[in-house]
Amino acid sequence: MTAAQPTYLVLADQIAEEIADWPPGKRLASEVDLAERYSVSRLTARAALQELERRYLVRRAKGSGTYVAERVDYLINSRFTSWSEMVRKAGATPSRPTVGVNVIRPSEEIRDRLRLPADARVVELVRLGLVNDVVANLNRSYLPVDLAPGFPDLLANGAIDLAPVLSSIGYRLKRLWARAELATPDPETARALQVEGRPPLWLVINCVSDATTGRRLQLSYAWNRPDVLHVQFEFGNPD
Amino acid sequence: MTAAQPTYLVLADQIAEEIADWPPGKRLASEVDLAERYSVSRLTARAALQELERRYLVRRAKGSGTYVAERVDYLINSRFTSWSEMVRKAGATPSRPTVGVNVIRPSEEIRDRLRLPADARVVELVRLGLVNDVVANLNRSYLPVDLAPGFPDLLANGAIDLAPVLSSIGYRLKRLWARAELATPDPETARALQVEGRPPLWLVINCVSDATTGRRLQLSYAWNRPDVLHVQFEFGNPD
DNA sequence: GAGTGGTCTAGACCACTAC
DNA sequence: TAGTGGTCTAGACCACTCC
Repeated sequence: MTAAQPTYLVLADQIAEEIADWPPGKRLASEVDLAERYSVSRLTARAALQELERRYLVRRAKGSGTYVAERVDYLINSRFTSWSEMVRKAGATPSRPTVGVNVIRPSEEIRDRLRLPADARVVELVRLGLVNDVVANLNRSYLPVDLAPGFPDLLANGAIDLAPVLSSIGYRLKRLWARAELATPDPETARALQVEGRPPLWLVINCVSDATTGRRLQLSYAWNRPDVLHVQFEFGNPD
Repeated sequence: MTAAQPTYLVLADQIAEEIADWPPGKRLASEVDLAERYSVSRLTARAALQELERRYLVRRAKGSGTYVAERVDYLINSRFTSWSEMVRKAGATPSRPTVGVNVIRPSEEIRDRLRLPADARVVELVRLGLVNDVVANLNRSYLPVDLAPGFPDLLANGAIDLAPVLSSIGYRLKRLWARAELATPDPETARALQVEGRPPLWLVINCVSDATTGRRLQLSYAWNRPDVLHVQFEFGNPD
């Protein structure tokens, strides 16, 4: 009746069941140990662990071990949520190091979406998003340079989140448009997010406006690791 | 400077470049051929092809070969689009076989979302979605039995799409609420979608109402294969 | 230095597809 | 029947982490 399952999938299911109620971060037995315990080759034990990694149930660290995954819910809807707010709400510890701040000439797409004239300049703000010191997000944001007097300086002063900066200037943030898809990252992005190869990642493109005036404030391209962030995209009211 | 790449990733990039402008469906060289051509073991050639499969660039068929992937864009936004409409728009051939029609007692979640009384019954409609004869979607829809006189019979009469049936009754369909996430399918769903193991699939939960009266018409749970469907989730106006 | 996951080899058998 | 991808073995070396 039931199709015969390959050994490594049976083993994966067994291990999955065993670790189901383990706390996040707990270390699993090593490949060699599992191979011995279940009388299979190391490669078969390894394939089982890789299957669990594919299901986002475990995280594997070179030279260290295999650990029960800690995943954070990331709900994207019409309400704008900052990185630190989102991570904290999930009970984890966020950090948001800035990788670079530059004033550049925007691409045509950025100019169109932000409603900027041909000669406009924008601030490019590149930040990483970390969950419990694990890299999970790479965000490239583009903002008009003239949002407020001395605006780029505010950013350079080590602001942790963008939302408070914009709020302090007097804007009320609103998600105007967003698009999410599973995409293959370019090699540079894959390196920044410390993923091997170029596995599919969430790409979320996001346009934020001021709720009062409708002015477009920010366009951002965010790459997210699905093994760390459980991204959910929602619209309408669930009520 | 650049970190040393493992052989199989270098090989994957080489092959990716080579097949970049190949037509969808074209067959690649076999694992053994590739191993010989690049002087690596079969397992290394295999790992390279698996990496390309992970990137959704190729499709692999047991006993047959490895083929350039044909992927269909599936844009989910506030406008309701039927399966066949969506697939046809992408230039592919849809089909939508019905796997089962039952009248059942709904779960509490279904009752809540459809605003049904405790004693209500719903029609459960299970359908597959195929793109060019490849299974890509499994849809479980739940509809109040009393949408119209003789409504369940209309379904049983081999209707291809649900939208025309509901439209012919006089409803104007509107996507009221939707949520999409990457999730691990239960074994039954994985089997129905013919995927090995239980790789992450798109789960789209969807509530459709009548635009005129606001009546809730349908709640559906759709599992989608990301290797066949390039799902994009959008809200707001891109304009 | 011991242990871990990452890569790679050579070889084998199997189930499946296509002819 | 020949060729393909899927699975599995035993063994090896490496880079990395942790102590």
